[in-house]
Parts: sequence; C-alpha cells; structure tokens
Amino acid sequence: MTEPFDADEQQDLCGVRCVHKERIASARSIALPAGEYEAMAALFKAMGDPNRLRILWALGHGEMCVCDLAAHLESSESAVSHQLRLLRQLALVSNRRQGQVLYYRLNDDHVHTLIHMALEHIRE
Amino acid sequence: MTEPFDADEQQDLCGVRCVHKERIASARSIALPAGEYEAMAALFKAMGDPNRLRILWALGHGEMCVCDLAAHLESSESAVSHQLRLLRQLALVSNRRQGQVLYYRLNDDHVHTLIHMALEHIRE
DNA sequence: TGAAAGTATGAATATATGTTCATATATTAA
DNA sequence: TTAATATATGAACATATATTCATACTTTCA
Repeated sequence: MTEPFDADEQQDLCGVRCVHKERIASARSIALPAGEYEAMAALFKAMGDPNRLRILWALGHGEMCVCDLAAHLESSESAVSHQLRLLRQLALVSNRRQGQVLYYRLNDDHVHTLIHMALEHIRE
Repeated sequence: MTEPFDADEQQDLCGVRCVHKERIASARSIALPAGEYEAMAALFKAMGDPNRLRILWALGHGEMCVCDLAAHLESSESAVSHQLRLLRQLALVSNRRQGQVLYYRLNDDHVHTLIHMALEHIRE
C-alpha cells in the first residue's frame, strides 16, 4: 500500500483527470467517517490560536481563574472568557466554582500530549 | 504548584482586577517563548480543516499525487494544491517528482501521532 | 520546437474567526 | 435587598481563511 504507483495506471474517474484508481480506492477504504474529520478539525482549530495555546499551556501546570489568565495573557477578561467557552465546548478544559471565582483546568492528558507533539515538530 | 489558590491572595496587577499574584508568576515562569506559541498555532491551524485532515489521513497510508487527492476529496486540483502548499510550508508533507507527477507523503510521524491523539479525544 | 498533462500560484470573493463593547448572570457581603 | 465582584454572552466590526478562476510553470512526448 505504501509503494509508489506507476503513472501508467492513470485512468479517468468522475470526469477528473489523471487518477491512480487503485490508490484512490485504497484511500477510500481506510477513510474515516466524515464526522470524525469535522470533530478533529474543530479540536485542532481550537488549538490553532496563540492565545488559546498560552491558556492551555498555563493550565497544564495548574488551574487558574479567568482573571489570572487575563492578566497572564495581558488580554481582556471578556476575550479570555470567549476563548474559554470555545475550549470548554470542545472538552479541552473544565471548571469548578469556588465562590465567585471559576477555576479552569485541562480536561484530560490528550491536550498535554498534543502540545508536546507539536513542540517536537516545530523544534526540529 | 497545582493546588487551588485562596481567593484571599487577590491583588491588583497592571490595573487588572482579581489576580492571584503567585499563580501568575508561576505561569510566567513556565511560559514558552512567544514564537513557539505562534509556530504551534500555525501547525494546529493547518490541521484544523476537515479537507486537510482527509489529505493527511490518506497520505498516512501511502503517498498520492495531486490528482488522486482531488478525486478522493471530490474537490478541485487547484483547491487541493493550495492546501498542499500550506501543509508543505509547515513541513507536514513533502513531495517527490516522477515525471509530470508530484507524489506527496507525510513528512514525519508527529502528524500520525497528532491525529491519533485527536481521534482518542473526540471518541471519548 | 510545440503541444499537452500535471501542478502551482495570484487575485478576488465569500465565509469564518477574534476582539471589543455593552449588557446579563451568579455569588457574596453589607 | 442592594451593591460589588467575577464571569458569561450577544452583536458588531476588523481581519483571516478557503475556494474559484485565470494564468504560469514544468516535464514529457511528438
């Protein structure tokens, strides 16, 4: 499945030119359900912002409240709150209330792993 | 460093209200250089699109040319080419030419790992 | 050398995204 | 209950992004 395909295999498919028919069939056979690409894209998109990464990185070392995060990011609390909502909706973070204060934390270890993989990649 | 902070610690810092001073200092001490958040964000952003994920997933199981990918995604070759350029610029994929055909492949294993972590997360 | 195939790229447009501002909600203290 | 603090949220605006269209580049073959 990993070998290069010979250009002689080229055929037409659905009006699109230059196609290695078997390679496409193979790609189709291992493809994920459409919804999983969507869900993963939403997850990566959520991590695709420097400010949200700062938040996630900071939370990776301990919980923080909205004000702390706003001060740390030198951003407005409203902006941070909007970011946190996004991260919450994607189950990247969760919070606990203590009085008036909401403490946010990372939701699971996947986030940690994702960030560390990304770091390895960009540091190469 | 991971314990909840008491709200009594609250102080002002730079005109921002409600701050746990020590927690912010701690966050600052472990923060990454700004450029690394930017670079990671660019990486995650690149993976934050369903079509690009389809491409990466397909390439994860063997190299493909632009035409193959366009057929597989049922998208135009131009659109796919634009996507591939982005992925190339971020070193997620690379290509080799064989005659007129450019075969694309994943650049390293980080991409695989990133996608599988994301899958684990969304499947929970 | 010219033509065709495969791919790349710039510009333009439509959509998505992030921040700000104003306002609403929730909790505590007076 | 009222005021104050901490946070959430909707709308609006500015910027970013993805696709399309037209065109350019590169390789092969006649």
